[in-house]
Amino acid sequence: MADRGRPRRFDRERALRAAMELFWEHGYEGTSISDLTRAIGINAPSLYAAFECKEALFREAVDLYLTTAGSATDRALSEAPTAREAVEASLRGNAELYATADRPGGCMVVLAAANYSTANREIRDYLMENRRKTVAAIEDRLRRAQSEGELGPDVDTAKVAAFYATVLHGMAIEARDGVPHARLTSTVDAAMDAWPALTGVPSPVLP
Amino acid sequence: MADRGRPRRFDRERALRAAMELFWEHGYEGTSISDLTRAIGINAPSLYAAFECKEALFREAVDLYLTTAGSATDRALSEAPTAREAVEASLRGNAELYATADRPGGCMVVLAAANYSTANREIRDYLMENRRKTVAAIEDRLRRAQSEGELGPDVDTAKVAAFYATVLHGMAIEARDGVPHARLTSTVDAAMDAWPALTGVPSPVLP
DNA sequence: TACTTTATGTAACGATCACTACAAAAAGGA
DNA sequence: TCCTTTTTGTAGTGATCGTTACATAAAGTA
Repeated sequence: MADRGRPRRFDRERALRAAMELFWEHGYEGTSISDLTRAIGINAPSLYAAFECKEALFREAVDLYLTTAGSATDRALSEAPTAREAVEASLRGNAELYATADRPGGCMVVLAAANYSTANREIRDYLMENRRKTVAAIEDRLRRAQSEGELGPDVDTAKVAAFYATVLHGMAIEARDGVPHARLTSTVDAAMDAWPALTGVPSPVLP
Repeated sequence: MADRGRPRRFDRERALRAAMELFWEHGYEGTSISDLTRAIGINAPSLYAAFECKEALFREAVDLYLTTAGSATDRALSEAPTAREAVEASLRGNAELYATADRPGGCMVVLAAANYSTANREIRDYLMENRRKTVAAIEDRLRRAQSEGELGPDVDTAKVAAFYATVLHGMAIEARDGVPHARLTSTVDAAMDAWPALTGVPSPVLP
């Protein structure tokens, strides 16, 4: 029962990418169905047949964001050999993502539902849950560093994770305001300057 | 020609405060005229007679925010005796504001127009301009500290200002996500830990 | 009291919102 | 060829958006 019936005339993946970029730039409520159908080049019934409803399309677009553009954070946290490098790579990766010219500035998860009418609270909560996951992922990486001996047992991992998550989320606002990539990078430098005081581990000496 | 005609039956200042709180919590597009008239307890024509249109009411509500709740930043920057105390007091004052229970969480200027449909770009730009003014005010305070000898002439004031503004704006997101005041305070502690490395001025020893 | 001025409540305006009923069109299967 | 299945475009649904026309009410002024 796979390929019966009239074939779809548009590329579902391309349509989803277009939806992601519109939601990314204008947010959930700032993007209308007619904005979406115009950008994709289809009519409303085709969109509804492929994606069910606006909210389902938005959630799918967020999931696409998290597995493509927005995947830098999780990748950096899991792959870098030390917690310090993991946090720094995560910040730098997002600075890159937020300020790349061919994309909407800032972070979709931070910006796409900062406004919310009461009717769309669930949309906001979905993104908020993802922001909390980021904080938790940073803290998990710090705890792992404690168990591996990189960080001492007295380091307040929740405090450190909250601080770097705040910088990360703040950078999303700055990028949306047009702050250039070089300035975001210098903010990462500044945030990493706090690392020794936060962890008791001095910065490595540059060669 | 002051008090001719039928007198107004509602308190314009109270109405403006109610509008500020609604816009603060739900944003510009997330707050409808009927939300406003319901909260104030008047009908649409009364609102339009008193405030002209939705956009004018929003701008007036933002101005009220900046001169009341949101005035902590400018006050701290101008009144504190040193740049370090000014920046720290600014962060702590906003942590207080953002996480006070009887108010919407987070910062109106950061959150009220993060989403924007193309029709409301001017609203977003108005708030963005205010965010930039905050960065500029921090940098001005740092430059003053340079001229007064608190900071050396080689301190990168733009970099330091951008960093602390990023923390400030990030804290608005965290507060909206329900992060408690104590956690925001610890993030301020962490941000101030970077001060010596950023300025070359060691932290004062606590008594 | 008559007149002017301003605010009020009712009741709508056209536009847009998310969403869909419906019939024609385009494919595979029998 | 006929039937089933799915997509398509047209044209709408009722609801809500920001905004306003209009008649009436309530005040000061003459």
